[in-house]
Amino acid sequence: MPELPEVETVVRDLRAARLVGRRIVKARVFWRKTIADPAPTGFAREIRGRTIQRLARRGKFIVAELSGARTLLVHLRMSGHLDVQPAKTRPRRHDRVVWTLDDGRQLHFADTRKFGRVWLVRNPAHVLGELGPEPLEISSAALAAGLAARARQLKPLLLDQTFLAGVGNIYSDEALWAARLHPQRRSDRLTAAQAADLRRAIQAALRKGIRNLGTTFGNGQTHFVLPRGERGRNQEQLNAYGQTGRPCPRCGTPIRRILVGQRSTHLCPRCQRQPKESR
DNA sequence: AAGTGTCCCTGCGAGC
DNA sequence: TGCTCGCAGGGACACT
Repeated sequence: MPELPEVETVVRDLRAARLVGRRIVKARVFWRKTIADPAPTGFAREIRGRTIQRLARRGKFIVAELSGARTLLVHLRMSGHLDVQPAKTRPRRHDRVVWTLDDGRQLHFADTRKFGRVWLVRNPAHVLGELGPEPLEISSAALAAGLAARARQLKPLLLDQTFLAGVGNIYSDEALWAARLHPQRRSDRLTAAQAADLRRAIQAALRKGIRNLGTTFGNGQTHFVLPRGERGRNQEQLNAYGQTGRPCPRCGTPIRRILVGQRSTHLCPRCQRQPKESR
């Protein structure tokens, strides 16, 4: 499941593939619902001839600035995958959109579960405008103020993209574990020190994910794999996420899995105590 | 305002 | 082996 570190890794990989400066000569859409905006026919027509000028990331969105004041936005959601293929590669089973570049190479958007979305817009704020701050850039004061301004359970709040842009299920569990905070603690009841701990933990978890080239589960068919087909290695270093029943690396208590806001959540019941006043 | 439930999708693992 | 079934999950949306 691509979150901030995985998307950052994809963007860096695409930059390394030297897509910037290439012109898009053709777009083929194999699954219409993948194109969120505009309509699929207009999408193919409007993107043709535009040059990729810059590749960036905002939250979990991949942002490609194109010539002629257009922006291509890609959200991988659950199973989306971008990779660069040689000229004349035939579309594969799960390809939803394929762009052909002026050097013949193709950019493939494959997406097994079809949750991923692609936009071609004049104004990216139309899509990105509601996103909260970048977690790697937010100040301690801003995060503390944001936590205090809401009365939410920590875990759903961290997953709320209008609160912080880019944190998902894996890294929120890892951050809460590192900060020793129960996922259902109320956001407005943290001490200043706990808020500062949480910020450090979020940033450390994300930076570690980026260093490890992301978290890869499964075979890449349903889970994250780098554009060049490599696997990340963060899954080998997780402390809480997916570790149900295994000993907490800090205290040895078995990691427990609970549901919070319909999302599976992993925690150490001893390190991450739920204070009475929070529920 | 915060929380819950439903939907979108498909592959996979469990159970039979 | 081959079947059915339930789960996984980011985000949009309706509803309480």
